[in-house]
Parts: sequence; C-alpha cells; structure tokens
Amino acid sequence: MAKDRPTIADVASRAGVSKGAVSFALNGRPGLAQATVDRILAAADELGWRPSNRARSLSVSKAFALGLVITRDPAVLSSDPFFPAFIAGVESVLATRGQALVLQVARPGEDEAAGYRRLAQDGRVDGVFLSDLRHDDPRIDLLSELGLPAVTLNRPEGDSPFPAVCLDDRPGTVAVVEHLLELGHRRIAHVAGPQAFVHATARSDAFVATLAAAGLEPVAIEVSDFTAAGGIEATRRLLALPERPTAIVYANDRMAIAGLGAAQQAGLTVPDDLSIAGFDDSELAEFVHPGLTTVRADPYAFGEAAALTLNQLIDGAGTDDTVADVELPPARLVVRRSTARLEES
Amino acid sequence: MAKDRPTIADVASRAGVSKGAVSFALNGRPGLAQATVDRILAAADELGWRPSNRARSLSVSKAFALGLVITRDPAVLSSDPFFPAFIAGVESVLATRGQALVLQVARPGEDEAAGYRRLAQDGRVDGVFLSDLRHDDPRIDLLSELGLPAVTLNRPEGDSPFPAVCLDDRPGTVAVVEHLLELGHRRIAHVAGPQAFVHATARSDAFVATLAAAGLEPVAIEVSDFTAAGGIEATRRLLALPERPTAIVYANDRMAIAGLGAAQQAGLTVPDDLSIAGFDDSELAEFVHPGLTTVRADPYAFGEAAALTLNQLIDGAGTDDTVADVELPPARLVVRRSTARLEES
DNA sequence: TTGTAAGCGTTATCAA
DNA sequence: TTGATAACGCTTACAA
Repeated sequence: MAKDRPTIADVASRAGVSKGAVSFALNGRPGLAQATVDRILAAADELGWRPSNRARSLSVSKAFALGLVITRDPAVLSSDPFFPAFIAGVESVLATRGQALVLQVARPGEDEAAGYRRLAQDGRVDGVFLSDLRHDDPRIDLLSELGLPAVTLNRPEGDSPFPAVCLDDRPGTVAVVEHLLELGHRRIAHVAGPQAFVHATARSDAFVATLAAAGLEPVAIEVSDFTAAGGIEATRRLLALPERPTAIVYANDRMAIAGLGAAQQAGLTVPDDLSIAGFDDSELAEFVHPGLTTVRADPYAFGEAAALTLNQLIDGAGTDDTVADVELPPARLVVRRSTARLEES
Repeated sequence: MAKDRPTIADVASRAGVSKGAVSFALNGRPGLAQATVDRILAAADELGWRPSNRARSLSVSKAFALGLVITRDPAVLSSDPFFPAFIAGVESVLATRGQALVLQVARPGEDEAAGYRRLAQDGRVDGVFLSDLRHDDPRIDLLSELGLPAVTLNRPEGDSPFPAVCLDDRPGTVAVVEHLLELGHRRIAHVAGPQAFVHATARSDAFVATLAAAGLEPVAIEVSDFTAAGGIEATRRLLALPERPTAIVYANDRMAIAGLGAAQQAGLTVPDDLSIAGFDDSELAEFVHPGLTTVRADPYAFGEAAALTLNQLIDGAGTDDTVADVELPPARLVVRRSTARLEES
C-alpha cells in the first residue's frame, strides 16, 4: 500500500501559507511574491506533492481527459493501421498536458449513441474525436445536444458546429488512377468501402472523377466493406466479368491484399495479368508478394493535429473565437511491384 | 450548453429527505423504509438525476476506470489482432459497471514507468492490465511499489503479488509442430519473437521441446521482432541455409505472412517447396494465398476474464481473499493451405 | 500581497 | 429510520 499522499494543506502548512496561496503558486497565477512562490514550490517538491486530479475535476468541472469512440467490429479494427498510429499521435499531445485518453470500442450494430451519452453524462471526458464520419452522421447532432465538444476527422457533409481536421483522401486516389492510366490501363475497376462512410465515398468519387477526366468509365465498382473477406468476394466478382479489368483499385490495403490472394488463387499473376493497388500503406503492404502499390497518409500527425485542435476548442469554450479547421498534407502514392505496364495480349 | 444537472440535494429536497437518505437509497443500503426508498427513486427519476462520477470519485477515492498501457511501436501495434479484440472484451465488462478504459500507448524506447506512474499518481485508474510480460519484468515491482492493483496477462516468472489470467501459448505451438511432423517434415525452423517477452520464449521453448520429443533438433532458430520486416529478414537467412528447412514455424502471423512473401519472391512455391505456419489467426491469415496455417486464441474472452479478475481484486482490496488465477482454454491449431505433406525431392 | 471561507457533489459518521 | 454535519482535496471569490 502506498503511504498517504500529501494534500495541499500539508504543503500550505509546511510553507507557512494558506491553501489558496499554494493553488495560486501551482497554477502560476499573478498576485504572489516571487519569494513565496519559490518557497511554496520548494515545499511541494520536498513533500512530493502533486495536485489530485479528482479534487481538481470536481472543483473545476473538467475531466482532463479526451474520448475516442471507435465504432468498428474488433475483427475489422485489427489489421487497421490507422487507429494505433492516430492514438499515438493524440497521446503525444495529451501527455504534455496531463490528460488521459478514454477509449471505447462499440460494435457497429450496438447503440453507439449510448457510448457517447455515457462519456458525456459521467463527465468522463472534456471532448471527443469523431472518426469514421458517415453521411448525415447522427453523432454531430447528438454531440451538440449533449454539449460535448468534438473535433471531426475530415469534414462532415452538412453544417457542423465542430472544427474539422482534414486529411484529404482524394489526391491519393487520383494519383493511383493516374499512375494506372500512365501504365496504359483502360479497364480499371474499383472496390469501394461502405458508402455510408464519407471517406469511402470520397475515394470512390475521386476514382470515378479521375477516370472521367481521361474520358473513361470504370469497368465496375464493387461496394464492399473494408474487410479481407469482402475484398475476396468483390475480387472474385470482378474477375468473373466477361471483360475482366486489367487493374483494380481498392479502397484499403486489407481488401487489396485479400484481393491479391484471390487473384493468385484464380491462377492470375500479379502484376502481369492484373495490376492491384491499395490504400493505407499498412505494414504488410510492403512485404506481401508482390509488394503492394498503395497510398500513404500520416495518421500520427493526424492524431496530433486532432488533439491540438480539440484542446483549443475546449480551452476556448465560452470564448467566441471559433477554432479554425486544419488541413493536413494529403496522402501520397507509393509505387511497388503490384502495378505494372499493361502488356498487350 | 447542456442545462445544469440536478444534484443529490435537488433530489433530496424534492423527496423531502436528506442527502444521506438519497445516497442510501441509491446504493441500496439497508436502513430505509421501502416507502421512502420508492419516493426517493421516483424523485431521482423525475429529475433525471444520475450521481456525479467526479464527486463520487473524490468521496470514495476511486477512479471507476481501468488502465491499459501498451508498450509497442504504433507501427507494430497495427495489424496486431490481439489488442482490439482484447479491449473489446475488457469493455464488455466495464460497460456494465459504468467503468471507463484509459489507454496509453508508449513507444518501447520511452520511459514506460512514467506512464504507469502518471496513471497511479493522477489517480486515473483503479487498476491496470499488464500485457506483453517480459522476463524479470520491472513493472511488477513498480506497480506494487505504486500500490496499484494489477492483473498480469499470463504468469510472470518470479513471484508476483498479482493474479494472473493465462492463455497458454504452448499447446498451440506444440500442435503446429506435431502437425508438421505428421506431414513428414524433419527439417523445421523457427522464427521467434524477441526473447525478452515471456510469450515469445514460451513459443520457442514449446517449439524446441516438441521437436526434441520426436528426437529432432531445429534446423535453426531465428530470433526476430514480430514485425513484417523482421520476418522477411529471418526468412531470407533461413532460405540461404545450406540445408534449407522444409517448414518454418513463425511466432506470429505478421512475420509468417511476410515470410510467405519472401519465399515466393525467392521463387519458392508454398506449400510445395516450403510449408509455413503462423500464430494468431489474424484476419489476413485466411485470405493470403495460400491460406496460412496458424493458431487461434480468443483474445476477446481473454479481455473479459482479465477485466473480471482485475475488478475482483479491486473490489476485494483490503480483504484477505486473494484472487484466484484464471486459466483460459489454450489456442487451437487452424490448418490451411500453407502447410502440406513433404514431397520427397 | 496574502489569508479566509465558500463551494463542487458525493459518501460516511453519528446523534436523534 | 432518519437527518445534520463533516470529510474528500482542490479552486476561487472576497476580505484583510
């Protein structure tokens, strides 16, 4: 059992001042002689005193914590390169401010609203990150109703009272398609993510638009679900097409890697018979055979920026300064061996 | 802004009782007439009152939260199937008790002790999960010094004051090796994880022991780092051996999948020229080509059991009932196409 | 420049 | 069975 922690009263009496003075000294407020401040801080140091979060929380009605609710199936969540890096980025800024991260994972079917409600009503967090934004996302109304500050990862469609931190998926997709066009491909298909998600449609829209700009139409667009199983399914359907595509652009690496497996199982050689591109640059992308051409973003920086922005919002709550949206550098194309020049057959 | 929440005093005055009575009614303590209890609960309901976590925290010196510190590189963390499912399992029990999960990810190089210290000193959590146990793990001394309750995932080597929740990795590894032996393999190599980790050595020990029981020695053991890059490296070294192994057992799927890529790149056909087995049954294992023979555990159940056990410990702190260790059903072999009968060449 | 005292919303103690 | 009242440890008006 750890010995009882010193309280602010102990520090005060040791320094020969009042509790109020200690509080002022700690928080660097003006109105104290430098000498007393020093004396107080010294006393605090000797006693090894650190203010109690719980007492502070009660007193100032703050949690000193941020929340992240991830609404995904755990199975889908694993092998997703985004969140671990994102969280690490978030924490790099929380650590310096003594804040904690409260994590909640909800299965898609479950009542995710309940999760946010709990976080808000229990006063667990001072704000939340809104990830995996959906079209007409009900969460933004929910959160403004709950009065819980939030930051959206990318911009929602309608009006949003919350600042957005954005990493545009489209330039990466455009780059992939242009890369394939340069390699001579004309029959290009797309395996998209669930169209409920803003980032999924952003990618498929960019895909279609880039082809259109070249005067082409997609061979097919298979809407899938970002899982490996879904990637397999979609790939099989595409390969069964009367006019098989010569290249497939997947909305994420997991589907792409699964698709690669499906193509190989179907007896095709990648990239000779079929070019394949992913999205995310997950760890395995580099190491599967052949290495996967994909698109790389920087989720760590995304996390940093989101945390910084959310804290700005929280700190300034009440102030009328609206917090500015943040635009991060877009994802970049990473060319590997899974895409190749189209051989005339 | 959400309207001001009602406090216990509001409920008390509405029900015409004292605050103490409300507290008793809420916590179902004896000593109140049933009629008053009903009246109080009704009043609370009408006002929509829920007790404030912050006030409770201060009053009873509890955080109503559990902590998980993950000491891994974010890049390594992604594409690890364990933690998302484990966390989901943990939360399935936390949700019913109104507890929250505080997550911290630390890079291996960083001072992880500082992370636990912060959690303890800030009173953020009532207990923590100790994952990725290492040999002579310094964290168990640290935590008992901090007086922070903990549960270890698997059993540490030395004496530990903490209950352990165990999922034995060895039977799975034994099963893999026996499977390969049955297929006629005799030259089997192993790509192990960092030997600082208890689970990594458990797997390599089981590997060696099972071969030994069959009167065999490993062709080679490559100690790697659980990453895809490490898996590639190790595989290349094994394939360059004068007497190439006919089968390789990897300590996790990520290295195995990368190794599969490396073997294919080296012109080998899996499983004809080389059998490959992993460990984890990550999502992609089923869908790479050929499908990966691997070992499946149940991290969700692991999380549930760990959370239950940690809460038992916390609830009973002070009591002398020591909390019993929990033994979970071991991981099971999943046979796919990446392993095959050895063809005499 | 410093000290006093009143919150914050619970739980716990102890008379009545 | 009840109802005051005192913690819990901090912040913050307001006095001095």
